[in-house]
Amino acid sequence: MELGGDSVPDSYDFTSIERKWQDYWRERSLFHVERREDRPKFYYLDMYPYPSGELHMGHVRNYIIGDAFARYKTMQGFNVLHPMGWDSLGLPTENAAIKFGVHPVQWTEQCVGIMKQQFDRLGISYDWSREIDTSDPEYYGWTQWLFLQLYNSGLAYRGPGLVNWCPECGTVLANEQVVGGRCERCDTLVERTTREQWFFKITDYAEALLEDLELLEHWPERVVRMQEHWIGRSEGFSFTLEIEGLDEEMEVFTTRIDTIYGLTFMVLAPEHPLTSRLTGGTEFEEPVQQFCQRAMAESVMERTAEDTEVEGVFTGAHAIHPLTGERVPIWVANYVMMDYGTGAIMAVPAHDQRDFEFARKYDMPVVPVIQPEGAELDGETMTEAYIGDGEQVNSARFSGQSNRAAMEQIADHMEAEGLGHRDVSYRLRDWCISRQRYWGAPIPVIYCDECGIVPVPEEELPVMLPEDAEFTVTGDSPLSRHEEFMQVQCPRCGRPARREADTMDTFVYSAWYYLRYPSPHEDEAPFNRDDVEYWLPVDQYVGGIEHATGHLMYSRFITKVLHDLGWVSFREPFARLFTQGMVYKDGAKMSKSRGNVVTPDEINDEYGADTGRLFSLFVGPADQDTEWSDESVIGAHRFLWRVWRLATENMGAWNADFRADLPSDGSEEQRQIRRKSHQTILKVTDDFEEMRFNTAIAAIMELSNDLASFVQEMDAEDAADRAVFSEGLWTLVVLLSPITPHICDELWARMGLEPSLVEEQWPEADEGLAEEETITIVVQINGKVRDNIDVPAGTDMDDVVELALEREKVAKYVEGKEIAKTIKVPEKLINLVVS
RNA sequence: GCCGGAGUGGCGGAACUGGUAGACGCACCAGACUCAAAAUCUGGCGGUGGUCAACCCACUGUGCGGGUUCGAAUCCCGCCUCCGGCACCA
Repeated sequence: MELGGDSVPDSYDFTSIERKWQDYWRERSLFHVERREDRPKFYYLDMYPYPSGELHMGHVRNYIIGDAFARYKTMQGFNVLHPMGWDSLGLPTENAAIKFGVHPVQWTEQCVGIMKQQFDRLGISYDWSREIDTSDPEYYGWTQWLFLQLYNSGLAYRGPGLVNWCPECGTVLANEQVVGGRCERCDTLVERTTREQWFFKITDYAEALLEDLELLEHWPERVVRMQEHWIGRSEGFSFTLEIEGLDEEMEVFTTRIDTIYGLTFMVLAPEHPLTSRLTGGTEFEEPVQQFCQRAMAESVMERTAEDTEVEGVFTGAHAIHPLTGERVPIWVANYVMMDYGTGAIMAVPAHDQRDFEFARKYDMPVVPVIQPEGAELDGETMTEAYIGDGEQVNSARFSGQSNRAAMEQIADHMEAEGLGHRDVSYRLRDWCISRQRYWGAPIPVIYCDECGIVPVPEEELPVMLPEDAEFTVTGDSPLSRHEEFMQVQCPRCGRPARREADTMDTFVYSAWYYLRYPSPHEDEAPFNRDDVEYWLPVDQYVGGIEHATGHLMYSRFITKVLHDLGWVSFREPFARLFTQGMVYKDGAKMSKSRGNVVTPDEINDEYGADTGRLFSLFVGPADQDTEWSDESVIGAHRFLWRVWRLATENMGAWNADFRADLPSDGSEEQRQIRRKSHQTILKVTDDFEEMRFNTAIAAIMELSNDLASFVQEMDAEDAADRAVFSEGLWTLVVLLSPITPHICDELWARMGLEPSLVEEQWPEADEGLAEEETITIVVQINGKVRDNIDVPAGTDMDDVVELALEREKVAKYVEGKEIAKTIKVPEKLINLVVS
């Protein structure tokens, strides 16, 4: 089917109408906002995209959600900031540029051009005067400034660390960029390696990030839970053990200090530095080294796969139990991870399943120190570890009480003896921000042989990314081969020095972009503080769930840092968060690589932008995934055409001054249609507030259907009928306008109203008129619906019971029986319990 | 394993704090219009049955099994399936 704009008569001329209104809005700068004190502010933010040039209806959905909401808030009288920008600097863009054989600068320019046009054709109400582009030196210079603030506060450091290495992308990745052991961008298995990198000390904020989750009342529960898990706080005890015959100690963390008397061996992670120090020069050196190398060579996937068996090797060394003084063997095993806790554990096989399996495999003693109620554990015969609570046994003077109490006492005792301390461990790792890639902001530091690491002075920012660098992927920083870039004078001593060749990760730029929109052209500071204080926090943030533990965590972190440095007054950047669902087609997520995309341009050409907008919001709840359906698109279009005809074919009955002619009482039909109009305002307002666009649209469709029926019956000469119809049509067009703004503005103009609906006030319902006059009361007998009775609103329920008993249907069931109980729910139902 | 979420007609989905299950839309069926088709308009549409022409009536029905209640898609207990997140986390 083809409905190509003006070429086919079977629709309205959406092509020229949409262009006309887009021009109208742009020419009058209707979406431009400035600070103003006469209206409450509302900062609506969509997560900005990276310019891929592949905008499809899946992406479009969240921009439509945002646009409908922003337009609604504007009509409600808010001063709405609704900006858009480009996450153009970083790996995604660079990879795309390499793939298509162009320079990232060109690629960005090209894609931004295309996407901006697509947004405009969709009629999205962005304030383009605030557009930001992270690859603009203006922007990334301030990102470098941000780096320096962290560096100067001790929150950015360079150091060796166990990092994720993507061999395909030739760079390290943050933990948050590894999904299921694979690179989130190219799906390659990630390797673990130790490399010098730049880190942001997000772990310093672990507690604050966790605690402040409580402030995020309007965030989806699951995102809060995901962050909680990601931070992974656990309370326990840290202590050190001496190593027999060596001037070394090992530190461990445990959540079960109550089980310390059941400690029968120690285990190190294969990456643990002690492994070589313990075995150096001994007969164990070779087997241990072999084991460690083999374990470390395994990818994250292999190492942690469910069916991977616990495996290890003895180091020949022994540690001294801090409480009993016993010698316990030290092993190395694959089931201990270097990046959690201390990379070493105390093994209590009786009360930890992995330790248990390990002990059985290598024939080590299992000593129960907690006895479950009603059972007697025997280390020789038990078949699995007991991890529950019980009575403390075999634990010197701590025996004979509950293990919970013993846990506290043992901790007290060890703290008093200076053997260790209560501690908290987090799963969260420091944020690795350096990348061995070209397309990013150079990390603003200089290496001087004399002075060491020297930060670039703020006044020398931005450190420009040279456009003429070779940026092929080799596994080390492309900038290191650009001599002109690398050679620099040390800002401190003036001697020749070299620049840092690594660039910053994409997520650093997006961790603060929401602070830039309020003053996008500020050149004295990253942002104008008054503007930020006026607009922030973001009142409503919308984006994909995939950013739950990455971007959203980083942004919260950066905001907290800026708060602590005195740059902003708030601790959380996003007051409300909404995660929109994805669009699937043929059972798979829409994506160009799968070849199942529908582009907004196709829809615009065939049905018009309003149809695409309406469909995107009508398919289902906005926070749920949904399946693309060509049929439903046609359905959406049909509805718009019906609205078009309802309005244009009944212009004779339209009266712009309808309010003067509205009947104070009116006929049954008139009252009914007025009630529907006002009910629809209430329903749609309510739904918009909670972003339930699908049900809002259903309500508008009902109003439209009722109006269409009314039109059949009405007298086009009768002033009251005309007024009632006009009120309904007026309501319909206003309520629909945030969703399908072009057709609505066109109808609005044809109805002789002005200016654009963009500047119209959101309607307020007359609650009195919305109230039902007649209420249907359901009559149940023993909980089964047997009849229903229409009564005037406010009828006493006792009277309803009387009425019900007179009904034939009811009598049939009640006859000859006794009414044991009568349930009366006002305005709703009665239930006669008979026996 | 732990943590979130979901399971309702042929399909997408409605159903406020327990109160007529299936709004709205798609698909489908019938009718009107048409030479015909498309489009449009009108009506029907969970299942089974009652002599169903019709109105009508009965039973049954929200993943499964129990329970609470006058009354359960909704609350409780126990399961199953699917989706998402985390995971040898010490």
